[in-house]
Amino acid sequence: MPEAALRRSVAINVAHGNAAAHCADCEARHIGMCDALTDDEISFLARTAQRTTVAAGKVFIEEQEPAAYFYNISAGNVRVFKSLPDGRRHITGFMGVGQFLGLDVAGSYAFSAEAMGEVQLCRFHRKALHEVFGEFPALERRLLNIATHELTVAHDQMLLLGRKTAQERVASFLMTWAERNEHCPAGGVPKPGQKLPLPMTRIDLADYLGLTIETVSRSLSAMKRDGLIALDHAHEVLLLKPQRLADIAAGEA
Amino acid sequence: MPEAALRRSVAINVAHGNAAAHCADCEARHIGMCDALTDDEISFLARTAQRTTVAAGKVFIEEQEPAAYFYNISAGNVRVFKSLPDGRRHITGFMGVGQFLGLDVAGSYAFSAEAMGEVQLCRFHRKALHEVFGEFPALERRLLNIATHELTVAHDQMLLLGRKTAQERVASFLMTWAERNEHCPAGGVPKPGQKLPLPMTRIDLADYLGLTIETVSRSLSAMKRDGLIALDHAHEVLLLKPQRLADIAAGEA
DNA sequence: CGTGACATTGACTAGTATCAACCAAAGTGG
DNA sequence: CCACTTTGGTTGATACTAGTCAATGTCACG
Repeated sequence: MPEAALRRSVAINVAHGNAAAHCADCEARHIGMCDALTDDEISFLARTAQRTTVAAGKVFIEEQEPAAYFYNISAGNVRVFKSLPDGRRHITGFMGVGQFLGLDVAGSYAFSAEAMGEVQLCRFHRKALHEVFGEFPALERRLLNIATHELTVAHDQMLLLGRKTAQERVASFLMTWAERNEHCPAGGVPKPGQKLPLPMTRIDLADYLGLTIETVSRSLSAMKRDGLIALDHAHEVLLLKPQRLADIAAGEA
Repeated sequence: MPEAALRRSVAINVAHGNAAAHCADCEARHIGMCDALTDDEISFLARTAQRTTVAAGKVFIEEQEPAAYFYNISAGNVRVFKSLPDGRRHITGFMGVGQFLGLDVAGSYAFSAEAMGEVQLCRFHRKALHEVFGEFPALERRLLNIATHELTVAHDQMLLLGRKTAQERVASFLMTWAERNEHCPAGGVPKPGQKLPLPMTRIDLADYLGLTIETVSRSLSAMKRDGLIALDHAHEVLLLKPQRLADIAAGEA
């Protein structure tokens, strides 16, 4: 959605006034869950919203904690993850501006969330949100759409984790990440030479793809050796043969 | 939910009259998406519903096909899966009575569905369903709850696929399957000696857990050897040490 | 009783994890 | 301003879990 990107770059400066002004001028205004609402509805919603800033590296949602709040990300990126008692971790997703946190909840949070850099959040009391539903069914409709979309993404990821090889996983990630960063012309493949930033660490990638950092590194090196990508800095790839990458990602022989 | 099980066993005989009668007497009436509706609402909804029977082994939803219908299962079990071009398959879930199909959809189905035995379905035109939403917001609310619950389950499964060992995966499956079959006292662990039917084949289990049939078989054999389960018939286990199984499933050292 | 599908078990292999060394970039402090 | 440390990334050697290939066993069904 290049349109959304445009809008984002326009609405850079976040307001400093009351909450209503915050919501109306929010840089996530046209991307996330507020997209479905009119300005009147926004200002109503704003009464229950609070802006918070979270420092880099801070885990601001802990799995098992009572799920009091619903969050919408207004700036920065967030890792969403689950852990096993011995420390094994799995990242279920990287969430960015306009996306929100707190859907998969049943009383307690079913996941933890950590700020990847400094993050700005818009926070709603879940109880208040339910009251808002009564007034603005459009919001509920919107959340259902988002939830079903996330379900689709989750099922794709299960196929990846259950049945794809290391190379296929990394290729799949590069393709979906390119799409997410709006480098793909309408559902297609990025153009050859497309530059793609990778803000996350190799540990993040490994925990997201069900691999180790070494295997992620080796897979990327193999792609580089095969001329599929260029990799000068660890946090930026050039997609030299995106079509080939897409084929690998899809599991083509 | 033992209450639901009770109701199910009472409402055994499915009506043969008009659609409204079908819905009112449906054995899934109190379990699935219709649970949120009054009898009046049900009869309204029924106008758009069709009953269909699907033969064992039939793939009645194909990934990529236009998603015209929304389904609710009134009898039998369904495998939901995704495939890669070379035949690799991943089962995202086993769906039973009262559950429904067609949530993770964006124009086209994002999954395929196959009848495990003979299956009875209640089918709704998606378009009609959206109209019903306008009349009965309760239905939409209900679907949002179901979608978020499925999201939680999907995220648990991602942790399993990405980070758990073969033994842990099989133990996890046994525990969630026991819970699903209402063999667990309110969120706890099944009682020792609990009998658990496994209607699916080893191939299904392997494709669900991201393993091969041999590894599933070996994991079960190892559990049997260790006295955790008894396994006289391939499609029935006795949970001898459910607490130990639960610990393994949770990834305890 | 024979057939075929499914399951188990064993021997061997392969892909990924583990362990370890090395490297590069970014701080940090004298 | 430059050694020193820290953090993150790459690469190599080796180990191990789970996959592959193959033989055998079991059960349902005609």
